[in-house]
Amino acid sequence: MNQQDHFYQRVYQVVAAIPRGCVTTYGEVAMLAGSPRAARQVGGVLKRLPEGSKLPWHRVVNRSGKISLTGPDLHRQRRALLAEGVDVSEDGRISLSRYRWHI
DNA sequence: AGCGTGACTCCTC
DNA sequence: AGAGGAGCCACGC
Repeated sequence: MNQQDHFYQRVYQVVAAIPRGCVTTYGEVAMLAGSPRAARQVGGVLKRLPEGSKLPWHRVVNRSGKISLTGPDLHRQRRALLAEGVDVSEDGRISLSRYRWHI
């Protein structure tokens, strides 16, 4: 993979590299993907993942340490995180200082 | 070629 | 802390 790849391909790589039990932010993914101000678009990429994707999309939260999804989707992401040991409050809050992934 | 759209972020109160 | 507003930018149409 090189720097000419489409944005979404780079997002795939970055998200795939997030270790189990850790989280990171949309902005961080955007930065590591080489487009530091495209955080919104990261959300767009994850939203359109194919159904059977193995990408750990649930390890991406927003800058304030909260799950950005709502309703049943929020619940789905929360369960996925709880399953790998990340403590998520019922409204989707996560302690970034505790779980944040940095290289 | 625009233009509307967000699973966002930053800045200011 | 947290709400409100403006900026951003890859995508789809």
